[in-house]
Amino acid sequence: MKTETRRTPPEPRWLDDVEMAAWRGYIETVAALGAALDADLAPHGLAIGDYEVLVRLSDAPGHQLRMCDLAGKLRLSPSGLTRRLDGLVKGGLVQRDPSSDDRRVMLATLTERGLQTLTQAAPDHVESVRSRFLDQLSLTEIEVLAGAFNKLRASLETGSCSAPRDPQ
Amino acid sequence: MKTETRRTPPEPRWLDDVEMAAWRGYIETVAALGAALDADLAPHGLAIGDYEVLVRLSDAPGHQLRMCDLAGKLRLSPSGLTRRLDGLVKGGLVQRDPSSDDRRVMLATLTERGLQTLTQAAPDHVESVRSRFLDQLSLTEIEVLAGAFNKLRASLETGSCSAPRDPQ
DNA sequence: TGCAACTACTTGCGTACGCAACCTTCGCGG
DNA sequence: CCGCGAAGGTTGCGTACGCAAGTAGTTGCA
Repeated sequence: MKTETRRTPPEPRWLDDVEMAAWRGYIETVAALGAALDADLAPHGLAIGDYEVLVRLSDAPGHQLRMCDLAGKLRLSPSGLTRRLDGLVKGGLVQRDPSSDDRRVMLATLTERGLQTLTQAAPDHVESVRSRFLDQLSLTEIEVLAGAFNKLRASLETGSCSAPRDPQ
Repeated sequence: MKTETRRTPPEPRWLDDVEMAAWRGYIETVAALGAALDADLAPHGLAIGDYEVLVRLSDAPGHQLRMCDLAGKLRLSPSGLTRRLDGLVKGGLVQRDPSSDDRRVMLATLTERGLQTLTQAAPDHVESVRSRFLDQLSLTEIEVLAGAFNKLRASLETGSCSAPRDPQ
């Protein structure tokens, strides 16, 4: 749309130049960055989504999490997580264990092989994040970004399942 | 792709707290923000992707663009764009016109109805972007974000089709 | 104790998208 | 002109995911 302020019923406060730069920049950077990170991780046979699953599990006590909690952390729907795990289980990186506490619950558990894969991939991924993201920015910018994302995230907070708020 | 460092990795430079905050914040904000904007736009019967198509067309001379150029601007694959247009064409918001210059080319053209839909949706969308994004941040933050995204985008530049670099 | 309501997960179905294969058309060297 | 490679677009196929419905198990409440 043109940044034209013509007659429009209510009150469309169009974006000024800086706002537009921030917004368009956001939109386009997100797409490009996601694609680049995915490509960087491909040699390890993992998609970003897979990697995120492994990270969350490796962070968890006993290297395992309830499906529901994991879905919350990953912002995936239950069915989405089920099927993502299908792939990881088939690859032997994760296994499903029924919970003894609550027999409705399935625990996703990182296998030895999964941990090994993650351990191999993590340094490369971190390096990828650095080269694509952090290295391009000054310390000040990184600090401002961290603060800004924190604000944005807080204002978008929803919450699902019975997942306890995820720290960090 | 990346510097090969395997086998007794020479100290992967892990992320410190600020870096991690920026990165995790980015990851989680992107997901939440995208979902929120999509939801805000749903009442107009448009997905964000549809909206983006309409915006690009409305910006173009004659309200039309070659498929290939449009795909470049939207970072969509040719087939992805074909099918997204299918939906918009079926909805009467866009029409396909064969180019008279080059008979390989299809021109996507914004219809009167498409322009009308965009005109109705745009103020709401802008308001959505404001309330979810810009209003949460200070002017300084917005400026820093704009600059940061600009740097990131520049370092990720690829280019596709014969699309001329898209300004702004 | 018994049943209704809720929770955790899975499955069926629909959508969005990328890749590869496939036409058509263009442009170029002979 | 012919042939050939390249470019623009569409279609077939596979993957990822969300929603709604279904199943199994649990909890609350009388």
